[in-house]
Amino acid sequence: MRCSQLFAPTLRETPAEAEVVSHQLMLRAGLIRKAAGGVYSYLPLAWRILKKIEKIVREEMDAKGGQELAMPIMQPAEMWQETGRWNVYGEEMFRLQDRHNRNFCLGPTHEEMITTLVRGDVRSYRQLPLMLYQIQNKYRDEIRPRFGLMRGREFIMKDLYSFDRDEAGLDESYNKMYDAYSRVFTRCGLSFRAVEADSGAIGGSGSHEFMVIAESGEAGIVYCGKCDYAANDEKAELHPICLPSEEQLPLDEKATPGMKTIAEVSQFLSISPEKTIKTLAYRTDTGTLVLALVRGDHEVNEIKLLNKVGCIQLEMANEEAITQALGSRAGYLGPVGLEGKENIIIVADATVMNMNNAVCGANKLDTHYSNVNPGRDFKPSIVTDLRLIQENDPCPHCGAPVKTARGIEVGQVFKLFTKYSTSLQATFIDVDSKEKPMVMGCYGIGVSRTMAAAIEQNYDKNGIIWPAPIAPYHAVVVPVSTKDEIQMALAEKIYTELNASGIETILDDRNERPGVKFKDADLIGYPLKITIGPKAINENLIEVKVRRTGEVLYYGQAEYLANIKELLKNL
RNA sequence: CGGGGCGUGGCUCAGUUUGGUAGAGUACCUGGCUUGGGACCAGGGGGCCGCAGGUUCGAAUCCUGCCGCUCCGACCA
Repeated sequence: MRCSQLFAPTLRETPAEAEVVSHQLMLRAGLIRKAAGGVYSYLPLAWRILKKIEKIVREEMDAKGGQELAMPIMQPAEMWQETGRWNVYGEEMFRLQDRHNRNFCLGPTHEEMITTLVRGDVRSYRQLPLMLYQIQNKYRDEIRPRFGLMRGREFIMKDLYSFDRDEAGLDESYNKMYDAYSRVFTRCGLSFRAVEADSGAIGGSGSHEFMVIAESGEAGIVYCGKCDYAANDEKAELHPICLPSEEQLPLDEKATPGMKTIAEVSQFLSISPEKTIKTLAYRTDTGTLVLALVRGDHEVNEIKLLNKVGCIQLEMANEEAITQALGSRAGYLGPVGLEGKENIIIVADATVMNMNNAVCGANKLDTHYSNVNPGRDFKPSIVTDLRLIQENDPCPHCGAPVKTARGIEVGQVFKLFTKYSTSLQATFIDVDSKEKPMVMGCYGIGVSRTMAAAIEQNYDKNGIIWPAPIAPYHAVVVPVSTKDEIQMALAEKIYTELNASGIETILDDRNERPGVKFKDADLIGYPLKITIGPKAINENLIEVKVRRTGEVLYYGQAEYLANIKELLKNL
């Protein structure tokens, strides 16, 4: 390919709409253009990158026995109604109707479709296990699409589904996929971590997420420096903290005018935040008020709360709801004296139950209680692990202090068990002649998001730095002056030789000043740049600059090919 | 869903307060010159000023509605 022909319109300035680095650089480097909010065209360079990621994914899926197929993007409502997700999925599902007013959706995922497909044609244990996958567009009408390809409404995903006879088989399939995913992201040249995850709305249990480590990551992860524990912070468990017992003092009411936050209250009363109980009010989708209690210096893990309460949605209660239910305002909430109240659930973190003579809101403006003793002064409906893990909290496996990091979720593996096979009657006849539901797993990789994540992890002030395995081209050949026939002849020769030896190379034959071509090369992020200028001509040396390190190397014309091949192995 | 900001040539933005012939930089085209990190000179094309109504002799500018983009928020008490 020649740059003079290439459709890669680079921008000198960053478009105002782009917030995160990957989005900015993809627009500037001429990789993507927006069609609508969260919907993008992939330009030729981006398409090459995506194809490379897909190729790696295919090879690894196939190596584990996966078989590629293609299912419809447009899916009839009926199968979603059978699993109940037509209603559960909510606003996030793109829905449409045909001319007969029949309902369809654009697939946000394909459990229903694949399970319906398989149940029709798999009858015997002899046909199992089965691993089927596809790579195609998915559609989710995100509340707030943002960050370019990181959170789009249309995105490319690889989704594989496994069907097994029993849980032992599922474990095996799951482990194969876990292994395949590790290989995929390693081959893409990414720094990543597999972490234990909550299984979320898809259902099932047993799940890992594959996180590309990056500052801009939306997910918080924790990992242990001592053992191999790593988890999404939504998932990370915590054991209750043991506290010394104290003599229980009588409950006391304290005036705390204007003191709303834990910091204000504890300072005002000259106590440590660890002696306070924080009360957060949430509302479920059914209108129940949930009061979540954690120690003042702790944070609530909303996922844990959601799972415990067992509702579909949970959001912070607004001022009105709080006043109506408790006659109080945020800042002065507490669990005391609420027993027997209709439509209120009190959920306490286990550590709270070990506290003595604590301070909490009195459900009265400008007032707190002191000497509150859980169990004596209030009895929660649920006591559980509710805390959000923080840096230096003890590892749930070995107790060593955990570290925190940010990650971009690029893949997730789930054990679904028989959730979908049961609701969709995907059964088989086992060796014992009994009819059983297939045991399923599902495994996704965000292909377009992986491209974005690769940029978030690999860039500098000049542009993108592609890991060689997913770079659109391995090398760019830049003749300093296109008008210089000797330079051009050499550039053409090098360009041809590189491509002939399997190194994907682009020739920047544009009649531009060298600075322009260098800037574009850096912006687009080819791993290697080969400059053909007076130096190369006069000294007979091939000059190679490594994008990642800035290192400049010179090779004789006889051995440059071998050297470049060697260089690329480590990029 | 709530709130703020923004919509002017492909991109970045000025002009809107105080209504009066639509601008700059960059990008693009032509010619010249130049060629080791986004040069320079000359000439040129390109805009229903987001859309629809309204006020006015006259609207990018004022008013109303809608649409789009973007950020923040959805109360961590």
